[in-house]
Amino acid sequence: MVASGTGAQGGRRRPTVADVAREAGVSVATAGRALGDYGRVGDALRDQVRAAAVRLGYSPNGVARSMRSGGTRTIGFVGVDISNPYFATAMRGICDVAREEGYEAILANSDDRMDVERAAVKVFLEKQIEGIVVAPNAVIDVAHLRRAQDLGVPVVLLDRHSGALDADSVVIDNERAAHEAVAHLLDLGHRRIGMLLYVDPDESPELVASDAGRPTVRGAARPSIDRIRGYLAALDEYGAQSSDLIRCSAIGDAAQFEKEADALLSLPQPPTAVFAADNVATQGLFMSVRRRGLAIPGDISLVGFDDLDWTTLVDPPLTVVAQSPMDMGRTAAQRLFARIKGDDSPSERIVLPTRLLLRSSAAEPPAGIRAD
Amino acid sequence: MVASGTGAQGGRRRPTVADVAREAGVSVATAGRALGDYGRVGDALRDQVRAAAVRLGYSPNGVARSMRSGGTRTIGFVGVDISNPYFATAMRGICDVAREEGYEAILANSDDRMDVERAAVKVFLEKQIEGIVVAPNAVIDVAHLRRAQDLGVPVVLLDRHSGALDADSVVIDNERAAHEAVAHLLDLGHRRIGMLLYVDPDESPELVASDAGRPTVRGAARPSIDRIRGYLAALDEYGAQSSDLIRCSAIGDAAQFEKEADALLSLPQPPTAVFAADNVATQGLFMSVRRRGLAIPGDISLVGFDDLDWTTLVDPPLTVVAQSPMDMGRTAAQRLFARIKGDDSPSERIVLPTRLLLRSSAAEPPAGIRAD
DNA sequence: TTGTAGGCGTTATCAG
DNA sequence: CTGATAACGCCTACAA
Repeated sequence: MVASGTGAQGGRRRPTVADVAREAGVSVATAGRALGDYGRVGDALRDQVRAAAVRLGYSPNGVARSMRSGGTRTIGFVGVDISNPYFATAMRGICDVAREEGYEAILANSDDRMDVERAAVKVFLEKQIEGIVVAPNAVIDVAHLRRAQDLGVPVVLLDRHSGALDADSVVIDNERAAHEAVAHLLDLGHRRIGMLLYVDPDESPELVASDAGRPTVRGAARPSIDRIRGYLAALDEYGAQSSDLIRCSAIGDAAQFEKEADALLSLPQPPTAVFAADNVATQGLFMSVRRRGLAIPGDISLVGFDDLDWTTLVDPPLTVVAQSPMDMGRTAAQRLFARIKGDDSPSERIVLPTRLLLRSSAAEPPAGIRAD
Repeated sequence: MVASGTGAQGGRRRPTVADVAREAGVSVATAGRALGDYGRVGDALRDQVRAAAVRLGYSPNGVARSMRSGGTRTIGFVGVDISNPYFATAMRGICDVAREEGYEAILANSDDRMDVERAAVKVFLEKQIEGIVVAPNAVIDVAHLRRAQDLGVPVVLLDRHSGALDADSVVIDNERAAHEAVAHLLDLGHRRIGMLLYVDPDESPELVASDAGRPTVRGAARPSIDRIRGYLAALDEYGAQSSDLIRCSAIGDAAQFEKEADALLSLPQPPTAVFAADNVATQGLFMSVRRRGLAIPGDISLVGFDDLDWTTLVDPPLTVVAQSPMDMGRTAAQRLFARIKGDDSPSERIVLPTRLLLRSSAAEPPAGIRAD
């Protein structure tokens, strides 16, 4: 009973089934049966064993159990950054489903770094987790995920789909979402529309190369690229210019986006509207516009991404593309458990809906500007 | 190679040290030494074993390792709700420290429910985690935490301290923080100051009982109670009235707080300033004030809690009490690892600083109102 | 119904 | 330096 307070040392060996058996005066097998509720045990003995267990403060050893059964009842989630509301909410969805299934969830933050992601997956596999939900930060470099699959550990992709991996994925239609947002601005009469977004540094910056007259994007499908595609497609349909109004940042930080937005708005011919293609970019954009004292939507129209609480608290409330990270997390976890239970149907690409929430930050451009 | 895609079934038995040994033509002992980098192995054999391991795709089994070593290199965090930015950020801090130590973190959400918290701790213990960080939702009912300690698993309390448990805790000085916020409003000249906050339903609602003339709060020290104490103490010092302007909600939901704030502001003699004592209450209060079309700080002054991004994005930016959940998470995890490593010094109550960030939502009350 | 024995994969101990 | 063997705690054939 020394220094049991903080509990660091107090680790007197935990009682085992054998201890309980001895205390109850029965064999380990009987004790095991009585405690684990399997096989047949006489009522008298069962009570006797249970009592002994309580007396000793017995608690089953999950590690030993996992050792025998092969299952750890644990899944892993590799997100980019749990302090980002998108991933925090997705994690909540994942945990909720895991709990329903009697599982726990381990978390790792990749910070969009490939090496960290790989290391996390490796540790998860060593820990014998039974499945992985991952928001992969590269869509090509998936050897570590394939390895998990080869080991019999199902993988579900969240937020990003990968053509290089035969795995379930839960995504939104990024191209369509961006298209809808930009088309909305075009419908309002805007023709110079800026775009602000994050692109992860690990995958080479994508070329917005002019092809047969119309600009296109190269690179594997991933959210940032797809959103640019939707933006370009919309501009193209309306015959609007799309040359140099895209600003990408490799640093996913609001302050950085504020600078990028500043650059955009300082152009000789600044855009009359800007589409921010992720929630951090949206925040940076809003900060920049605010600091410059521009009226929204009087001087400039804004469409943001992600329906975070603050977008309705600011003045005016922002028109945004809304997705549901909670549903995405839940859905990903559900797919994962289906696979864990043995579902071997062909892998699915599950596309959850987005909605353009029309609020008050996008309106017609100032009179006289329209003439491009 | 059948259906290896989604990886559900592909679970062909993972290679073990024995398999590697056989492949390399050595004994398990030698293979183990070569792979685990312990003991002495001849250079030639080591390379031979390593090669065999790569050939077979060997990956160590952490469960078996834990079985022998007793350590799982895993800690648990029981938070209230990971989708709340406070806990998300704290989790980030915990994960970062864990990673530095070569540990992983499991997450459980308690939703402020005692039964869920207890169950989470129980599962964590069965999983043989080596330490627990917990934001306990009851300060008295700590039997489950003491049990962890008795089993030799250190516990660190986050956000709340418990007099009933001899454990490290990482908290802020809630009473002082609230006092500072309210004193600020009093200094500005306010005398009717409302308060809005969450109290968890599990612990009986606390009595604001008039004692020897001055109102006091009963109940064990916990954030909500301490914040009320600070509020009352400040009012008392300035001789301000403090009867009926506190509104508690047992539902930690912005919409609910909006209703509570509405009630407060609909009073025949409404407060000229309101202190919201947690981040959700702050949001609800702001929504209510906004919807009623009141000018801030012209018609009413506001002081909120937690320095969330949105509090600087709204107009006007909110004066808030700031704490640092990231630091709290980091600090809690650091204490935990100190304990895991055997530190048995007396348990500490670590109080991290808060700051009242003076922005623009609190100013002098409207002229003529001052006369109370 | 109850007891005995063996194995899951790793690592440590002991002998050679 | 290398190999055989035991042990962690639980579960489950199999035997009594």
